[in-house]
Amino acid sequence: MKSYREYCAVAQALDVVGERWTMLIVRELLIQGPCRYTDLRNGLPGIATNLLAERLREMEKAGLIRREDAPPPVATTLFHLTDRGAELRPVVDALGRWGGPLVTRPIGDDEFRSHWLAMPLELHLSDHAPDRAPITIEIRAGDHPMLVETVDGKVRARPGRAEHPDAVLTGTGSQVLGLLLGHLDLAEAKRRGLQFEGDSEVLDRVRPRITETV
Amino acid sequence: MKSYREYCAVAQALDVVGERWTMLIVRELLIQGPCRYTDLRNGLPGIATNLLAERLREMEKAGLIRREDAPPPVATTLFHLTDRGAELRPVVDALGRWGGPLVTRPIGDDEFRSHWLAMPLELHLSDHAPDRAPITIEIRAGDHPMLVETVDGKVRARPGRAEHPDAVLTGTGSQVLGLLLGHLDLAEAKRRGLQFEGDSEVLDRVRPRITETV
DNA sequence: CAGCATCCGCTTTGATACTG
DNA sequence: CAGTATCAAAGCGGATGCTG
Repeated sequence: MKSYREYCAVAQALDVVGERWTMLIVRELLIQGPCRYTDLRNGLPGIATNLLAERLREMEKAGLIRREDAPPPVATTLFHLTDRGAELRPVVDALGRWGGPLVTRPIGDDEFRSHWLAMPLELHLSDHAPDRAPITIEIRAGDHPMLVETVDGKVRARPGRAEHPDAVLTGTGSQVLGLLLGHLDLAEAKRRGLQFEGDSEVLDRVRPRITETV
Repeated sequence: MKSYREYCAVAQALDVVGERWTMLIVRELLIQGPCRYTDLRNGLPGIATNLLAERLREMEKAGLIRREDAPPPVATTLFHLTDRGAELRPVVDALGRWGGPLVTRPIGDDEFRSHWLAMPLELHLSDHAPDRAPITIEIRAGDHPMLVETVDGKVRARPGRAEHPDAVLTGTGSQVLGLLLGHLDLAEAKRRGLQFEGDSEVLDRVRPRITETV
């Protein structure tokens, strides 16, 4: 991208991360950790493969990412965020908070990847009863199951299945988000097609308290 | 800009504010308040006039700004941020923090407008002696003079001159920023060409304490 | 002057095909 | 798996002109 050539921190930040796709590549690496090229392409539906390659080169030169050859048996290149790249988290978080109200509507024909849930869930949920036994919620939406776990007063989300989850949510991304972020109560979410099994009390334990305008 | 078509708050935020110039228009309106078309164009050196007009239309449709006919004697159109638009401040702040380290180098041939100083100064400075009499620093850098004032434990910057400022800084944008953000001590800043008049103790009163990595 | 619209050359993007 | 090559279409920057 052409530089703005302004002596202003905001403009110079945008010179580095303002180009199309760049912040979304950062998002992918923040959520998923080190990724293969193919993982990135799957997490960025619609990106042209030449553009992904080009952005990765630019981001490496800008010091945002580092490319590392994984040792066997993986034996492939992994793209890592550098420390400087990881410092973009506040920017991604701020964008995610601001964009929150835009994803309260149903999902339409937008693309969806289940790992994208990790960001809003970790941003808006927390464990209101950190002294009780930790809980696990399994989410089945999108391309692969996700686990939501309480740890240390916070909520962590990661891909995976649980042996004995306290609850299982099955539905679309917007149904799951609507229920967990508190826009929909359980009855309404079910009416819209969400399946819920398990202990409904876990919801009140993690959902945002003062209905933040999410 | 073409939509990413992803069901993700970050991507949908970028669908609205990710296009070239948009965040910088928000920056201008956050710093300057309601602006005329001409004010915006002056604060965005390098923007093509057709692009500014197009962005303003898009931003109005997206609910970020509102256009209002100022009453006489001004009698011109003023572009305001809506509440929703003003909620982008955390995004701009996060970008400004991340970009901070990029503007520690000298100014080179980048464009500079003195009102851009307001953002880093209000972001990084604060009044460490809020119980003492408020102070005023006048800054002469760039296109017009700025005032830095302590109020309520915080620091406010705005265009203007002071009758009896506690200090006057004259130099380039990078010299002024270097001194006030604490990368340069007074001696070093002077050696680089900054002129300082007044009480040098005001510096320690407002400069960041634990030299944050700005 | 303030607030645009038009035109034109150039760059960036997106879609697809192909390769070590 | 991890890219490169190609090409049409869209977006951008600069210059200029128009209207109240």
